[in-house]
Amino acid sequence: MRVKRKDTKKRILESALKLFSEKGIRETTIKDIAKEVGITEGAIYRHFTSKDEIVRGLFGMYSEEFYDRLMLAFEEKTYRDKFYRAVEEFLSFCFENPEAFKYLDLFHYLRAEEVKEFKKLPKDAILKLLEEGRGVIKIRAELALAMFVGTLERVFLFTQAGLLEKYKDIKGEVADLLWKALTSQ
Amino acid sequence: MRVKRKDTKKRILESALKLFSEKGIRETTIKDIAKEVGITEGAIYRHFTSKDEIVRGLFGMYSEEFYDRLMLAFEEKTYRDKFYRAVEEFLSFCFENPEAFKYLDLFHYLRAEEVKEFKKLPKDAILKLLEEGRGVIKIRAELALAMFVGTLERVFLFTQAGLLEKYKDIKGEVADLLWKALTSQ
Amino acid sequence: MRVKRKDTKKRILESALKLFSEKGIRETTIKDIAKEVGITEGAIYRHFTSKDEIVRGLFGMYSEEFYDRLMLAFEEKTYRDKFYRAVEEFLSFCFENPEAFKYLDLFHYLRAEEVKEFKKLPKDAILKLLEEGRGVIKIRAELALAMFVGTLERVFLFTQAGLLEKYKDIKGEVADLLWKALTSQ
Amino acid sequence: MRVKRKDTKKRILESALKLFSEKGIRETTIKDIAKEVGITEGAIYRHFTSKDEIVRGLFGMYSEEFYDRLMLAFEEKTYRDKFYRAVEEFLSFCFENPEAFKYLDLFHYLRAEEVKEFKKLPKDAILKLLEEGRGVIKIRAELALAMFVGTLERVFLFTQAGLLEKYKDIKGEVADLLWKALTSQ
DNA sequence: AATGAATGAGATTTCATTCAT
DNA sequence: AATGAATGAAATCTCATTCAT
Repeated sequence: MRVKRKDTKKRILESALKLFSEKGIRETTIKDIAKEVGITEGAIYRHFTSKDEIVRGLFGMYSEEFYDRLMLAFEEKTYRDKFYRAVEEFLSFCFENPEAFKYLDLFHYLRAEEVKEFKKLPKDAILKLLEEGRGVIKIRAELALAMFVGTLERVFLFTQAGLLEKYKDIKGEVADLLWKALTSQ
Repeated sequence: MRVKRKDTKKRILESALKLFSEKGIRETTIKDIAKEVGITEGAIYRHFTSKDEIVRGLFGMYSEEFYDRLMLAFEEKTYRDKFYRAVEEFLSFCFENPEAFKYLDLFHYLRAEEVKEFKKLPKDAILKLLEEGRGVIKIRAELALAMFVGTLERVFLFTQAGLLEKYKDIKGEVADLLWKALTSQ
Repeated sequence: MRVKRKDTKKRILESALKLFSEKGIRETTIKDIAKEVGITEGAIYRHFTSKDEIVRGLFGMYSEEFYDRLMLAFEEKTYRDKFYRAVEEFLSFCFENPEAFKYLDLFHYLRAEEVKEFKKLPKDAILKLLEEGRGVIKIRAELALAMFVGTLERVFLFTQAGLLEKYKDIKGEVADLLWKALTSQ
Repeated sequence: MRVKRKDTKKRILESALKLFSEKGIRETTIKDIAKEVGITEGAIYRHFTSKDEIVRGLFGMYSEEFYDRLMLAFEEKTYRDKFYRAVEEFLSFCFENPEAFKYLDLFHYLRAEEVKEFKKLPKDAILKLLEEGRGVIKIRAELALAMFVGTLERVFLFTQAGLLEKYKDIKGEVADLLWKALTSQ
C-alpha cells in the first residue's frame, strides 16, 4: 500500500490547490487532500504543521511565481512592448494556472491584512509598470491598475465560465483594448 | 415596550451579511449570528429552516436590489446618459452596501451553478445595456462586460482597501474612462 | 434519552475529578467524562471551553475548599487546640475527598508555576498556623511545614493504599506525634 | 571517531527521564525523546519495543538504585547511626537525581498495582530500618514510615521549589528532627 | 543501527440542528 | 416566539508504532 514517491510535499500542495479552487478553503478538509494525494491524514502533518501552513505556503508560492512572470515584461525595450508583454504574461499565467489564479484572487484582496508578509505581490509588478508609464498612461496609476487588473481578471473568469469565447488572439485583442483605453484619454 | 424593532427576520439577514462579508460564510456560525442579533441559536430556526436558507435568501435579496438599481439606467434618454447612469448606480450601490457587494461578488461568478435559480442577476442588467449600445460600443458585448464590471469592481475594492482615494467625483472620472475606452476604438 | 438535570456543570466536575484521580489527567478523555456523566462529548463544551478549563476549575474549587477547612483551625482559643484542629481538618478533608486530595497533591507541587493564579492555597493556611506558633514550634516554619504536610499526606496515602490501618483515633494519634515532634526539640 | 559515546540505550533512558519529570509521561512523545537524544523515532525501537518498556525500565533502574543506596545504612554499627545514614542517603539520592525522584515518587505510591513486579522498592528498605528499631522507635513502623518518607520527600520538594533554603547541613538538621520525633514519644 | 515517511487509531474541538421547556 | 442544553457528525490534529530503504 505504501506508494513510494519523493515529492509528497509538492503533491500535497498541488492537490490542495486543486481542491481549494474547486470547493473553497474551508470546504476542503485535510481528509479530502489526503485522499486526493493517496495518503492518510496523519501523513500530511509530517510535511505541514497545520492546514493554515498549506494555505499560506500555496499563496506565497503562486503569488511569487505570478509576480516573476509579470516582471518579465521589463525585458522588453519599448514601453508599449512592456505593456503588451505584461498583458500577455498575465493571461498566460491565468490560463496555465487557472486554479491558482482563482485561489489567489480570492485571497488577495479580500483578506488584505493576511497578505502583508508576502513580498512579491502580483499587483506590485503591475503598479510598477504603470508608474513607469507616467506620461504615456494618461490617468493616475492606481485607477489604471484597477482597470488593468479588473479587466484581465474578468476576461479570464468569463472565459472560464464560458461567457466569453477564448478564440485565437484574445490576448492581443485585450491588450489593444487596454492600451488604447489607458493612453488615449 | 413601544420601541418598534425591525422584525427579527430582517435583523438576522443583516447580521448574517455583516458577518459573512467579514469572516466568510463557513467561518460564521449560527451562534455568531444569534449573538450579533441578540437572540439565541434556537430562535434563528423560527425564521429560517437552515443556514443555507439564510445564504440564499441574502444572495437573492441583494442580487435583485442591485439589478433593479442598475436597470434604472434605462430611465435615461440618450445612450450616453444611460451608460453614465449605470456607472453611477453601480458604484453607489457598492459604496452603500459594501458588505453585500463583497459577498455578492464572491458568490456571483465563481460559483455560477449555484446561481441559476435567480432571475435578476446584476450582470444581466449590464449586458443588456451593452447590447443596446451595439454600434456605439465598438467591441463585442461580452468583452465590454468584462471591462465594465472588472474595472468598477476593482475601483470599489481598491477604494475600500485604501489603495485608491475616494475623492469627490470618482464616479464621473471612472465613467469617462470607461466610456472612452469602450466607444473610441 | 435526554435526561434532564439542572446541574450538568457540577456533574461534569465531579465525574472529571473521579476519573482524573483514577487514571490521571492525560489518560482521561473528554469522551470518558461525557460517558461518566451520561451526555455526549459536544455537550461538555457548552459548559467548559476546553479540557484545561475543567482541570483548572477543579483545582481552584478544591484548593479553596481545602484552604477554608484548614482556616477553621483559627476558631480555636489556644495554640495547641488550633494545631490539633488543623490536623483534624486536614485528615478529615482527605478522607472525605480522597479523589480531590490525590488530584490536588499531584498538581500542587509538581507544577508550581501553573498554580500561581490561585489565591487560597492549602499550604498557605498551614504556613500561617506554623508562623503563629513561633516560640512554641521550635524549628523554622518552612521545615515544620515540610514535616506537617509530608506526614499527613503520607498517612492519608498509606491508609488509602492499605499500608496503614485507619483505626478509630488515627487523627489524634498523628496530631500527638506531630505536636511533640515540632514543639519539643 | 574515537569519541566514546555512552551507548544509545542509556542515553535514551536519561533523556526520557529528563522529559518525563519535566512534562509528565503522557506529555512526552517518542519524537521528543528522539530529538533530545539526537536520533530519530524509528531508532528508539531498536532499543525498546515500546514506550511502556522505557517507562518500566526507568522505574526499575532508579528504584533499585535508590533501594541499594538506602540499604547502605545497614553498614553502620549503632541503630542511631543507621538511622542518620538512611536520612543522609535518602536526601543525597534526591539531590543527585532530582528528576528520578520526582518521577519515582509519582509512580510509586499512587499506582501501587503497577509496581508489584519490582522487588527492591525504596519503601521496603525504610520499613526494614524502622522495624529493626522496634523499641527505640516508639510508634508503629507504618506510621513512622509515613513521617519519615513524607518529611524527607517534602523537604526535597520544598527545597527544589525554593520554599526551603538548602543551606549547609540540612541533612543533619532533618535527621535530628526525625530522630527526636520518632524516638522520644 | 538508523532514517523518516506513513499508518491508523483516537483525542480534542466545532457546529448545524433538534427539542424539551 | 424564544431559550439553551444536548446531539451527532465531522473536522483538525496527535502520536505510538511500523516499515521500506
